[in-house]
Amino acid sequence: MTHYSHLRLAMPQFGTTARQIRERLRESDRRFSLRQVARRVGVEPAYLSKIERGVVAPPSEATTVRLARELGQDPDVFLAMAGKVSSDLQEIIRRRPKLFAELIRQLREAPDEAIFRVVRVVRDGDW
Amino acid sequence: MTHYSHLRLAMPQFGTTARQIRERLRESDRRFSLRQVARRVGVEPAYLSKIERGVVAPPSEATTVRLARELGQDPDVFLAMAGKVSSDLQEIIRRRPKLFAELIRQLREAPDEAIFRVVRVVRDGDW
DNA sequence: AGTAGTGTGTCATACATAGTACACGCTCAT
DNA sequence: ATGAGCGTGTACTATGTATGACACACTACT
Repeated sequence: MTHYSHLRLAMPQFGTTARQIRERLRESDRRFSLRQVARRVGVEPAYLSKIERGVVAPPSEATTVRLARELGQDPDVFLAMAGKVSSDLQEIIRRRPKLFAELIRQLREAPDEAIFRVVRVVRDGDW
Repeated sequence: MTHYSHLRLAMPQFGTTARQIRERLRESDRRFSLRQVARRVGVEPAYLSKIERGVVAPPSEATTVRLARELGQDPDVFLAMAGKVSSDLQEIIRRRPKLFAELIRQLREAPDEAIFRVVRVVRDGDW
C-alpha cells in the first residue's frame, strides 16, 4: 500500500465516518453491507472499501453525493468532509464573485447564531 | 490544434478578457507585452499565449491570481471567469457546510442590492 | 459439504491538469 | 542588416483524479 501513501489524506475522517454510519445502519438492516451499498451507489465494492479505510482519497462529487443520500446524510456535509464544495454553490458564487466573496469572508469568524439569523432574515424576507 | 479541442472551454471569455486588459495596459506601458507579463507571472510565454487565446483551459488557481494581480484585477473575479472559486472561500464554507449552503442557496436569486445590504449589515454589526 | 455473501489486496487504466522546452517567422529600432 | 523583442506552433511530460477488474480468504447458512 506504500504506493498510495503520497495522496493528500486531507480528510481521513471522511472514510471513517462513512464506515461508522454504514455499520450503524447495518445493525438493523443487512442491506447495508459494503457490497450492497457499493452496488446501489454504483461503484465497485473494492473501491468503496478503500474509500472507507482512507486508502484512496474521497470520491468525486457525484459519487460522494450518492453515497451521502444512500446513508441518509446531508450531501453538503459529506462533501465538506471530502474537502469539496458543491458545484451548484460554486456556480452561485461565480455569478457574482465580488458580492459573495465579500459576504463569505465577512462571515468567516461570525458565530453560527449570527449566520443563522442572516439566513432567517433573508428567508422571511421581511426587511 | 485539433488535439486540444476536447477540453471544456467553459470560459473562452477568460482568455479573451485577459488579453484585452493586457493590451489596453500595454498602450501606455510596453512592460505589458505577453512575454514580459508571462515572465512576471512566472509562466512560459507560449503558455500565456495559449491561455489568452483559449487554446488551453484557464490556469491553476495560483497562476490565475498572480495574473489577475499583475493586470490590476480582482482575483475573485478572475477566478470566477476561470470557472473556479477561491480555495480560502471554499474552506470557510467547508467549516460550516450546512449554514453556508443554506445561506448561499437562499441568496441565489436575490438582487445584488439585497446581498449588498446583508454585507453591510454584517460588516457594521449594529443589529 | 457446498454455495452465497462479505471485505480486501493487487494491478491496471483512462482522462484531466498544469504546465515546460524549443524553434520559427515577424517587426522594429539601431 | 542585425540583433532584441515579439507572439505562436509543435511536441512532450509529470502528476493527480477516479475509478474498474479480478482474485483471494473468511463466514454463515442450507
